[in-house]
Amino acid sequence: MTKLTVKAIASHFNVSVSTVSKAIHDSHEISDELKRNIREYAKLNNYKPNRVALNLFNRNTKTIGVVIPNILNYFFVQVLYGIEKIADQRGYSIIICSTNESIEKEIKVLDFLSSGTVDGVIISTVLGETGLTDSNEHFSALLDRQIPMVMFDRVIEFIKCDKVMVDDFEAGYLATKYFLGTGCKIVAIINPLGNSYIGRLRIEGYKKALCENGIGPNDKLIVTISYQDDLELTIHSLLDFDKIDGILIFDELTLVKIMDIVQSKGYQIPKDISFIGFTNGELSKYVTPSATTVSQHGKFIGESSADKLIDRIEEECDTCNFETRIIKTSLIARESTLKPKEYGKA
Amino acid sequence: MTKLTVKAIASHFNVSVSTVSKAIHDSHEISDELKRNIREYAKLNNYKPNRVALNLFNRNTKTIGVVIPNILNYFFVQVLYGIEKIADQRGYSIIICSTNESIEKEIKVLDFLSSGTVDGVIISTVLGETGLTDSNEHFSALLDRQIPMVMFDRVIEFIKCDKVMVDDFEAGYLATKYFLGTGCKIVAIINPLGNSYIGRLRIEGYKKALCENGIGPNDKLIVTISYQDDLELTIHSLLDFDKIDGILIFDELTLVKIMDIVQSKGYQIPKDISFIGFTNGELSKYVTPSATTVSQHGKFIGESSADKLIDRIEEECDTCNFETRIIKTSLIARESTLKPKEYGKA
DNA sequence: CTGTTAGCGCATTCAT
DNA sequence: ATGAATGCGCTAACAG
Repeated sequence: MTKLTVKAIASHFNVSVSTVSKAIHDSHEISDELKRNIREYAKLNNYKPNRVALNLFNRNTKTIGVVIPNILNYFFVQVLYGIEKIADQRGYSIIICSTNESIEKEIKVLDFLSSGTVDGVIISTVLGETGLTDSNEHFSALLDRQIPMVMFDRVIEFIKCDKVMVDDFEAGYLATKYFLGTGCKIVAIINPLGNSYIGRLRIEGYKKALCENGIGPNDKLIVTISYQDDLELTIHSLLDFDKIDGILIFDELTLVKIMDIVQSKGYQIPKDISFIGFTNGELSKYVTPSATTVSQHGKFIGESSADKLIDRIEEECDTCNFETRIIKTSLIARESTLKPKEYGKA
Repeated sequence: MTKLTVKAIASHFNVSVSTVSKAIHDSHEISDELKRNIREYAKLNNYKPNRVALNLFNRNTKTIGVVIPNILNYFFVQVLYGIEKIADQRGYSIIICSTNESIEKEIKVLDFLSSGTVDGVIISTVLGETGLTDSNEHFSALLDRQIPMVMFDRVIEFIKCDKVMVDDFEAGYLATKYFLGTGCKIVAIINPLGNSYIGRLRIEGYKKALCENGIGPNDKLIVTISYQDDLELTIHSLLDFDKIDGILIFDELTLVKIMDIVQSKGYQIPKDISFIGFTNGELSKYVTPSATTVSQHGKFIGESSADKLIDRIEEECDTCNFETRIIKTSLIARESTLKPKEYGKA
C-alpha cells in the first residue's frame, strides 16, 4: 500500500482535498457525519500528514542541526544529551553532524545545514588555525541567511552570535591554585586543544595563579599536542625537563592515558605527581587513582544552548544583541591530587 | 536579506523561473551569456536551492533516522560513529533520537519518523517486556508505510526486517569457557538487559558452556537488575549466596561500578573474583585492573547497519527476503581475569 | 533558446 | 457545508 495522502482520501470519498484537510483538522465548517467518516477512515489507514510538505508550507522544519567535532568524546555526548532533552521538550528534533576535527567537513556540513533543512544550528568548532579570518567565512553563509546559530565551548571569538561557554579562565586559575594549595611547586599543562580560544583562556588563568604565588610561568611547561602525537614521547621529555609535580590536562581521555603512562614509569600518583583533568565523566571517576577534574557541566551547556537557540528561532523581533552565557565550572576533588594544606596554621 | 529563491532571481533578470532553474543546472538549452549572468548572480548572493522543496519534489530526504535507547552508553555511541561514517560517505544525513529506555518515547519517535522526514530508520529497541505483541505495533506503522528499517543489537525476534547483531550466544559461551579455563568454578551473571533477546542468548551460551563442563546451571547465579537497583545490595547478596569466583556482566558501566564495589569490600581482582564485561570501550581499558571484555565491534555494527539500510532504500526491486547479519565478537583478555591454564600438560 | 504548465502534499483564503 | 484557487520552492515535460 502506497502512502496515503489527502488527495487519495478525497477521491475515496468523492470530495475535494480541502474538505478532507478541514475534516482532519476538525474544522466546524464540515458536517459532522462526513467529518466522522473521513477521520475514521484516516485513522484506520493510519494517515499521517507528510512532514516535508508541511515544512515547505510552514517555512520551518522544527529541527535543529548540531555540529560537534567528535562524537566519541564524552564531553560532547553529555552536551548532546542536554540538547536532546530540551529539544524534545520544546518539540524539536535534532540532526547531528560530526566533523571529525576536519575543517573541510565542517564547511560541508554547514553548507548542508544552511540549505533549509534546519531552523537553527548549535556548533562547537573544529580545532583550527585561528586568526585566519578567511577560514571562517563558512559561518557567514549561515548567518547571512538569518539562520540562528549558537556556538558552545569551542567558540570563535569574533563571530557575532549567541555563545555558551564555561568560565575557562577561572577554571585554569582555580585548578592551578588547587595544585599550589596541595603543595605542588612545578605545574605543567598538556593542551590537546591547539591554539583555540578556550585553551588560551585556561592557560591565562593558569598563569595568573602562578604569578599570584610569585612563580614565573615557563612556556616550556606548557605543551600543546595534537591527535597524532606520541603521548609517551611527549610525557617523557616533559618529565625529563624539570621536576614536575603537577600536570593539568585539558581533556579527559588524554588525562587517563597519561596517568597510565606515568604510572607504568613507576611514578606514584599523587605522591610524586598530581593530576587534574577536564570533563567530569565516567572515566575520571573509575580510573585508578580516581581523577580530580574540572566539571564543565556538559549536560547543562547543552540545555542552555538549546534553550537559547529555540528562543532565538521563535522570537518575533530579532534584536541583534547577542548573548554570551558563561557557565561556572566546579572542581571535583578525587585521589589524583593531594589533600589541600590548611593555611594560616603553624 | 531574505532567502534567495529561483523566483527572485527570475524577476531580477526578467526571465521565467524555469530558465533560471535550467541555467543553474547548467543546461545547454540556455544561452551562454544569460547562463553566465545568472550563475554569477547566484554565486554572488550565495543562492542555495531549498532542500525542503527538493525533498518534496524528489519524494526522499536523503536522511536516515537513528533510534537508540541511551546516548550516554558508549556502545551506542560507537555504533553511531559507524553509522555516521557510512551515511556521510553515501550522501546521507542522520537524525538521532534517544528513547531513554522509555517505550512511550520510542512510540513517539517512531511516529515522528514515519511521517516522511527520513528515508529509513536504524533502531535498537528499549528494554521492555517482550512477548506482549501489542506493545510492538508501533513498528508496523513504519513497515506498513514501506519505510525500510534495520534493527541492531537489541532486536525483536519476530519483527520482519533486516537485522544486525552480534553472536550473543557464542559470546556468552566463550566468555564462560574462558572463566572455566582460568580455573573459575562458580560463575555468576549480572544482566542489566532485562528479558531481552540478546540477554537470553548470552545466558543460553553461558549455560551451554557450564553443561559441557559438567556444571549444572543455577538460576540463583543469574541476577537481572534494572537501572534503579542498588548495585551494592545486589552484589552483596550475590556474594553471600555462594563462593563465586567469576562474574560475567553484560554492560560496561555496570561492570566498572561492580568491580569498584567489590574491591572496596576487600576482594582482589582477579585473585578472588574474575570479571568479564561487554562493550570494549575506554572504560574497560583504563579501569584498574583493566577489564577483560567481549568486544562487540560497535563501529562495525553501525557501518553494517547503515550500509544495509541504504542498500534497501536505494534498491529498485523490493524482494522481501530480510537478512540477519551476525557479527563475530572477540574476547579481549586483560587483567580482570586470570591467565588461562594450559590443558593437556601434566 | 525561452516560457508555460503541472505537480510534489498540504493548508488556507475566498467563493459558492 | 463544500469546493476552487493559490502558493510554499523547485523541477521537468512540453510548447513555442
